[in-house]
Amino acid sequence: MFGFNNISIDKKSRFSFPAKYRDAFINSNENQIVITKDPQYPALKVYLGSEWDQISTKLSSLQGLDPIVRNLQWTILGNASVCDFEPTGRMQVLISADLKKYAQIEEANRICLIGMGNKFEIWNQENWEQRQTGGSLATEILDIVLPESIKDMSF
Amino acid sequence: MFGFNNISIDKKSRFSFPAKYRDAFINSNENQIVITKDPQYPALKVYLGSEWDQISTKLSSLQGLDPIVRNLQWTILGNASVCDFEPTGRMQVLISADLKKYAQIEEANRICLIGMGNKFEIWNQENWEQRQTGGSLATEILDIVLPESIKDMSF
DNA sequence: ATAAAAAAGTGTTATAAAGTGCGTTAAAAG
DNA sequence: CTTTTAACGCACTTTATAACACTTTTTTAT
Repeated sequence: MFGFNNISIDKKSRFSFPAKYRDAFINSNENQIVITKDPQYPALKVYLGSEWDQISTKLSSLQGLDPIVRNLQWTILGNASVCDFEPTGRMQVLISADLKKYAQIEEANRICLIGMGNKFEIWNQENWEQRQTGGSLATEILDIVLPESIKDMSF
Repeated sequence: MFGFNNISIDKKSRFSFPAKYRDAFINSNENQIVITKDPQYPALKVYLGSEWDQISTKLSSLQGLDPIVRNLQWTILGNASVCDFEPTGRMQVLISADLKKYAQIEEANRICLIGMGNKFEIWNQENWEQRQTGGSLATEILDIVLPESIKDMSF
């Protein structure tokens, strides 16, 4: 599940996954999708249900007294929105007002959906282009010194 | 699978692999081709399915909180287009509008397909000639300082 | 507290655009 | 001269999206 897609969101804030991913969804037997905030960029992460189970289990078991871990828990777990998902149907998903705001896609009627293998990212088009051409974004959080406990995790 | 080919793209943005590669494709039993962006040059990389599986698995397992890693993931994984591929048929492959733009072959009806052994590259003809004669290109990205985790990878 | 109104969410249909398949012609190779 | 390959054109299929209708939930006013 790879690649760039510029797709529309309708007036009710729904988008549909491109049909080219249908077989992959059906094969992996997924019937849930989880959307949440990206901890570093003004973007959203979209996980398959099974992938989410692993990540959320691991992340919530970590020592929350570490401020960086705590922040990641807040951002990733605390903003997750679980959606029922029909791989055999229209594969439509609703984005909450809150998440739209975070990804700066409040006004937009198009988004960029980026397939990254086992997950997707959702970006506002301008932000994505700026990032791709090397520009940095205002809300970027970069020089994080990662605690050992999450150095081997990939979100 | 080596060598230079100047081939046509049709109105729907498809090209076909030259017939001389047919046996090699059949022997390696490939039924998928993946096209994605070259991270350094305005060109495209074309991988065989099996080769892609290795690269993408490795790359997506790396720590995405590292900005350089994240950038490579975006470029390579986030722009990959997986195409079904029939080595016994016409061996036709579609190039997306987005990838055409990146490789500066939007207007062109011909491209250069360069066989590099286990992968191919796709270039705009002028860019290829300029590169071959030692000229450098405007959009080149050179002085990347690579993190240890990807120093042993070849894309 | 209840009813009415507004908003949010869900589902369906129609139409244009994008993608696919295949036959035909032209060119190149043997 | 025959065979193979490349390029083109057309028809068909699939997909994306906007528009509309309906249901459910939330808000507002009495």
